[in-house]
Amino acid sequence: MVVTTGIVWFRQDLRLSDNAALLHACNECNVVIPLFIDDPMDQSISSIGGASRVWLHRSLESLSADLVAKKSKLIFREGNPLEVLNELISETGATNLYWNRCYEPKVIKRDEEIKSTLSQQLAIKSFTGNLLLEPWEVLKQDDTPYRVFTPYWKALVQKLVLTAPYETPTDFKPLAKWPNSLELSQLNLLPQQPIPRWDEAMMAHWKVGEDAAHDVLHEFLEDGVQNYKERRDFPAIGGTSLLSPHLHFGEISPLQVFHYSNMHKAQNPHHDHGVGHILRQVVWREFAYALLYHFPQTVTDPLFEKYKGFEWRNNDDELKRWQQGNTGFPIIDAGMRELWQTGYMHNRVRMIVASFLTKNLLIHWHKGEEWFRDTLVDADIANNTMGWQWVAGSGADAAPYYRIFNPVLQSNKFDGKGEYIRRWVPELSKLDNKSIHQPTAEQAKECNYPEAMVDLKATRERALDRYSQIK
DNA sequence: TGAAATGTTGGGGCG
DNA sequence: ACGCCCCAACATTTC
Repeated sequence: MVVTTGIVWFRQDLRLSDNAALLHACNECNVVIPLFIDDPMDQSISSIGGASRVWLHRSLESLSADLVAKKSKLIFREGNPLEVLNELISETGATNLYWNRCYEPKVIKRDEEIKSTLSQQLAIKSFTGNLLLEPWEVLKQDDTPYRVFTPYWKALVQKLVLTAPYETPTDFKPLAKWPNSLELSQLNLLPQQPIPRWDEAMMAHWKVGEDAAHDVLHEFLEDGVQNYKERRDFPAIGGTSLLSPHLHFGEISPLQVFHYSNMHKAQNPHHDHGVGHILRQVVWREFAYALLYHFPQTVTDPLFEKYKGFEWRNNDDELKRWQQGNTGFPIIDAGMRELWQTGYMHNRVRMIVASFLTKNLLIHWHKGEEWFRDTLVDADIANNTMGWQWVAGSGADAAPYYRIFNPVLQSNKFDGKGEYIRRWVPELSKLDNKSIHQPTAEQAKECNYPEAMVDLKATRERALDRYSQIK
């Protein structure tokens, strides 16, 4: 009998259920080797920063335990993926290699090289695992990609054939003798020094892994989805799904989110209003990936060329005040401090802080994108790129340049009682609900809180002036 | 998935 | 009762 040995290369699909690559390997091979590779030269699988690496560590820990429970084992290796794969193939005589596709431009390039190099030696099979549909499957009539969300959404919904997610394999085809593996801790995903370990305080806010991802979804469907559309704009209440980091690492798939959401809708036909809106948000993620695939240059360059020569001010001191949450605008500082402490920021507040950075401070969106990429546990090149270009006005379906958020008005509107501000900027707790959105210089001093760093009206006009020049 | 300026309307106070 | 003014509330337009 011919022995087939399959390697399943886990990347952004850290789950056992609805995992096409894993299931195919388990069905087709006599033995299956689950593998994770950390490439320190590349900052791992997705150019991620410190907060995401901590999440990745926990997620791998969880996946590894889940595999052990199935009598399998996750092999950890470190280095250039092509070299690592080559080594493992010659050690094990692997005949098949399986993965679910990733879409970051440099990862596509890397995977293509691996495919063309190794396909001499073994069969390589790649699958759709992290998206509902491949980016090249959703195109306009003229075969060019969408740049506007609503028509994209309609086209996707029409095209999507909802199949049930793949089952978890029943037999993981373990080896009698496993190849060598590093310890997870040897991948150095956790911050090394200094003490105290900031990651522990941050991760106290989260549960990680495939089971946790499903718990989050089901809890959201039970309790949160009803008034999602109304509630999701208010940062003080937990109105958002909190699925983003789980989706980023593939602890749960977008197809699973669709499947279980629709199932919930079918079982609760009278309170189904939120489901469509959460699915719409999942498709925004899909749209971001499609944009990244079709316009890979947008990771660094504006989608619309006329923004290319835009003159940013890029003041480093001002950037630092924004990063540290010391702008003197309570809603902004609350958001930036929530981010620093939890690795997350409410979506409404992300828009407010981003508008402030790019429009009021005229600091390049790259600087904000870099900071988000380093500090968010859900940092994701596709979402991050689309979001920042959207705010800066240079991207797909973007906010017009004159759409400048006023942080004080937004704060009044979406955190009227100042609950969110009091949570993250406790030194302002004693101010009344009216003045907490915009303390006077005197109140700020009493609270030991910074004075507003800019004049909103003047900086708004400066931005309008500069933006209007590039029409 | 704005905000501010400008325009319009209508109720109520008042001479 | 009437006209006039004020201004809040809402609508429209401009940035």
